[in-house]
Amino acid sequence: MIEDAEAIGAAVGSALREAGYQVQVRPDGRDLEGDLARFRPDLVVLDVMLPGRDGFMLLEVIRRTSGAGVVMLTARDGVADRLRGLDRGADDYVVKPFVLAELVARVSAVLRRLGRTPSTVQIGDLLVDADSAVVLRGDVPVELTATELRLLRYLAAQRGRVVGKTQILTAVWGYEDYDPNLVEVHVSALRRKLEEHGPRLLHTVRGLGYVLRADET
Amino acid sequence: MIEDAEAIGAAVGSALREAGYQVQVRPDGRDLEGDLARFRPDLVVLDVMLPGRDGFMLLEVIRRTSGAGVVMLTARDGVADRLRGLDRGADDYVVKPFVLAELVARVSAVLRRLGRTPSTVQIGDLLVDADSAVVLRGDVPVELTATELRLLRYLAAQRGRVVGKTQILTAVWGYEDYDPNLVEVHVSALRRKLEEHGPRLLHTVRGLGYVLRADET
DNA sequence: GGCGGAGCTGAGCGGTGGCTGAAGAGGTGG
DNA sequence: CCACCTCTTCAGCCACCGCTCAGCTCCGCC
Repeated sequence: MIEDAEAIGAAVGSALREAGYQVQVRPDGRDLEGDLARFRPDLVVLDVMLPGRDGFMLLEVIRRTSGAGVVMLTARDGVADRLRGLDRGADDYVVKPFVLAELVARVSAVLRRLGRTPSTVQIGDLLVDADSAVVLRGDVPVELTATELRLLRYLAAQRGRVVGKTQILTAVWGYEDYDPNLVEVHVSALRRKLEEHGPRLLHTVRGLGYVLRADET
Repeated sequence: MIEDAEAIGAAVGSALREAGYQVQVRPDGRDLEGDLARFRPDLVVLDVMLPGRDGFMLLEVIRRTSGAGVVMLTARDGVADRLRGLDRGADDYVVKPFVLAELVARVSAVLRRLGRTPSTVQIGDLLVDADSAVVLRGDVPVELTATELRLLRYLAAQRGRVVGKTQILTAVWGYEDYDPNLVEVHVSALRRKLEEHGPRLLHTVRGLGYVLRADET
């Protein structure tokens, strides 16, 4: 990620890491070529407004020298920017200010589109397909609402790892400081649907949060 | 696609992506062999005028080392180029300047001709033929308007994948930011005609969009 | 064994996403 | 120039979903 505003860079960086990605943040594109060669990224998140070479110039460099996907960050009303970016081959764009969850979603959408990420995740006998929005428990399709699906996707991306309610709140809802009961309610609903046809997958870790894990004792 | 004019490369790239293809754009054929090995493309769109090796040289390389189809872009309206290209085995050519839709059409025509894409898509008992614009539900022909057909084609190309209304708006109408109700109205009309003689195929995924899918698992 | 905090869940409500009939605008062919 | 057809807009309706709340259970600790 190339972003000069330190707060944004840090926030996005940790959000993406939480989603399971490896992230490098740079404040400018000074050594973009070197970084591309060193890290061979699958995708670059690019701020438009940057000191030195701006986002569009960097976009050209990336397109010339690597097969990486590009997601651009543009200012709110910069329709011109946005078109310009897409025109020149950005794979997607996000308008500032944005919810972290949205950025993460777009990043993984682009990666998926580029074929860098398998679109389906499997946990035990649970199958989650991001493209078709289909969730299967064994062979039984599970009907989920949009929020439940977002929650499940996040937990699936973090599978095996304990995630706190606060963490879930920011990743799935974009809320910074909120009532954890919101998570509890949706976890409850999710469990009812997921565990109707099989053993528990979504475990509570008291005091810490939740884990999605298949227990094959 | 190999095209040194960046604007054209980007425009064609996104047009093809919207048509459902996965696209890589390169400004020259420097590492053509490597790219062929890496991406194993079904088809290469090749500009004739290129820095370094020109289109005809690259055409020979492609023909020697891969089974990919080739569509050539010729700037000159010179019949000579065109014949030369076809002579040496290009599958089709497009003369600059061209309309994006035409290039897309020719690309899919070539792919179809090469057997890389079924010209007809089948979803359950629904048959959509892209060439003849014939739509059959079982054995019953379905009469669609132009817009409905464009919408159905897009959904058929993306079948099994959930597509958002915004996505549909840009892909089918070319609108960037518009009233989703437009999509809803046409989906409604399409459903009335499609599902007159059979079960639901065009499903709503609340909060996410629509999917074209035959329901048996 | 009792107490407190963490977590669970059923019920209810307000908002909104989605559907559709109707009417107007625009275009095309006769 | 008229008639018809398609596309789009609009508004009303419905269902469902997401959130809040309150009371409950469960668990750990003293």
